[in-house]
Amino acid sequence: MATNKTRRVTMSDVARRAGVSRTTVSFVLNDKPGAAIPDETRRRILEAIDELGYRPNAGARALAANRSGWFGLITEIVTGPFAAEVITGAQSRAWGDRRFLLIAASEGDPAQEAAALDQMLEHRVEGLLYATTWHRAVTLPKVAREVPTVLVNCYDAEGELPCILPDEESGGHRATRRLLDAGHTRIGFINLDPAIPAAIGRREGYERALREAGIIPDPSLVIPGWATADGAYTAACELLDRPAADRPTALFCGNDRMAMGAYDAIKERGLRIPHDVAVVGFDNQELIAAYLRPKLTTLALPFESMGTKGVDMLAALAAGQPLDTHRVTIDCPLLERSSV
Amino acid sequence: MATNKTRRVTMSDVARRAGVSRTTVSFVLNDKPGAAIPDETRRRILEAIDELGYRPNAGARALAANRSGWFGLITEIVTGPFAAEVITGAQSRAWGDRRFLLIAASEGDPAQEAAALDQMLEHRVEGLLYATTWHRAVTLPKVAREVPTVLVNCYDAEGELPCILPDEESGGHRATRRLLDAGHTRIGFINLDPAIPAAIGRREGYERALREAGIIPDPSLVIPGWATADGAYTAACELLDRPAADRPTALFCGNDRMAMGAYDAIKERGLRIPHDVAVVGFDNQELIAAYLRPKLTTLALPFESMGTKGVDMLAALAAGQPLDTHRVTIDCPLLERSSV
DNA sequence: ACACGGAAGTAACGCGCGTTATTAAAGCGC
DNA sequence: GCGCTTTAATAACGCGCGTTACTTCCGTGT
Repeated sequence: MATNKTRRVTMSDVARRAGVSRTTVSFVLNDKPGAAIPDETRRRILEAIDELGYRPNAGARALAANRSGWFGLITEIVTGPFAAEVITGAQSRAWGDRRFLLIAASEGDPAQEAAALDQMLEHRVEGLLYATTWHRAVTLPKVAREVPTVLVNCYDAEGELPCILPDEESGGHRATRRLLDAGHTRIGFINLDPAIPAAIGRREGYERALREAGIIPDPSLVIPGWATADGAYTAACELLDRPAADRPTALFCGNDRMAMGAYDAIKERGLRIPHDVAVVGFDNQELIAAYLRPKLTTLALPFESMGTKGVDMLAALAAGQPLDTHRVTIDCPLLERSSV
Repeated sequence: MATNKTRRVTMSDVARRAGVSRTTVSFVLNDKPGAAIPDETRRRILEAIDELGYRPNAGARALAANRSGWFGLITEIVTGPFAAEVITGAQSRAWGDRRFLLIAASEGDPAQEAAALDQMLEHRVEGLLYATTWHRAVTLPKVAREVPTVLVNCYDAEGELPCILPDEESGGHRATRRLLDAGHTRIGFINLDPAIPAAIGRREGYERALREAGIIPDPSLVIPGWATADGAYTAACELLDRPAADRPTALFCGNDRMAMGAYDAIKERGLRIPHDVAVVGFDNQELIAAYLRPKLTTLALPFESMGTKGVDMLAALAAGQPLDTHRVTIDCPLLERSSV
């Protein structure tokens, strides 16, 4: 079978054209310190590179230098806004180090996850980022230990791997504080499944903020709901249908979809947002938060920051430097819109 | 500088362990046709691989075989649901050929796009997928011609490159047809910017469906709106505030965010969805469509299919086969929910 | 006895590049 | 002229693997 591809330009071609040896070209390309290259020679070489349209072969370079330049990123789902943000953050940060990101999705399937890991190791990734869509504990296959690994939005059940997590407690605190500052004293909290870390942390923050404001938390104002619009709708109805004196004037929702359900319950009762009832969401899902009417004030999970921080840590690990902290938490910023 | 990395296992290690030559190991690994390897020898080799935890070096293999195994995928934005779907489709399809996807985002910046392209070419991608977030014409840098390229959700202004596009016309037809089948005869159409391909194609489909049903399209029912919830809200108000005889009983919206705005206008007027006014959206943005109340019936842009089809075409091109069609269109499926 | 043909396996080259050790030339003091 | 240092550049090896051409061994037919 004849290969129809025209042979690519190699470094030897450049060398011949410039009338020097291949080694000299390599020195110029890599700015080899200690190599004395006269400007004239350098110019000739760069000129030859330009004329021939030479492009270094990254694979060959990696092989010779024994540095692949890859970092791997494994997520559960590529679809969905969260993974995309992590990718964005990691990608842009990696670029700065002239590294490339190898991205794969496990789709929640252990077999696929193992396959992805295999591929990554065959490509000699110098580090691995493992990201989940929701904050929880995970257990990685043993092979992941062959290479520096950092967990993003999840933590190691065995507690050995470094991880980066959103600061749920300060998030809950910040959201509640925002509502307190707006004058609300009875704040309903439609929480996520109370067993997961996000729900636990945020509730702690919620209660701390109340206490700091001299308010004793009223457990009846906290309702765990299904993490859907419908679930939150039901929960919101329950809170809003109480006698006026008992009714919350603000709702803190576990995520933006739930806030969406709460909006419906509020509007159905002829109440106005934020005048009669203020709402704060969580997750900052642009498609929801920015297009609800009125636009939703919400907290963002710092996925992009977590991605960049992840690459930061990997870069350190890959360089053999020790980590200062094995468990990094990142704040959830408040995004002001119009629902408070 | 001492390298602290323990040397990885190579094929020679395996060969030594199994008591054969490196060549034989290679033959076994690649199922080389024509090579006669007795079962006993094969077994010894596989055993050695297992015991040593050997993993082929993808980079070295690519170099020797002169086949990188990479396809490149350049998108405008990684964040956002569309790119993610393309990635998912392309990724899963590529996997089948034991290929990996190199993903980069241009972020709308030509410099960044060029940099990404450079990197891809340095990594010797065997093909390039270029995807946009919305259907339109693009012009690629010349370097993209160095390698087989397929456009996804966009087309070449010069008309040279093969492309994959959503079938907007049949989408508009399908949406309208669905509403006709539900008994509606006055169907409002809140369209996108009328200058873009999506708006043009869908309107053609809309009008064809009406004519096929024996209805003469009423231009006053077609309103181009800003592609936002607010814009569509305004447009919907205009349509709904007409005298009852003139008022549409169904709205076909240019995208799901716009449908969201239409919902608000409808609900404000005390009208019920779908009983008084039916709504069909476009784009199937899960976060909106599936969580609106009632859930939105909408058409999906076939991003995932376009991604897989793109890799299909690239694989053919990379293998030197000619393409049957240079311009492929893919249907936009209708997703039934509860708004019709 | 010989040639022969297939089975089993190997030596050796090349892929494109980084890097070390080495050479050749040039400058300098005497 | 001789030694010595700095500058400029190269030959040669290795990274880990695919592949081609070649060798060795053994059974078979005549």
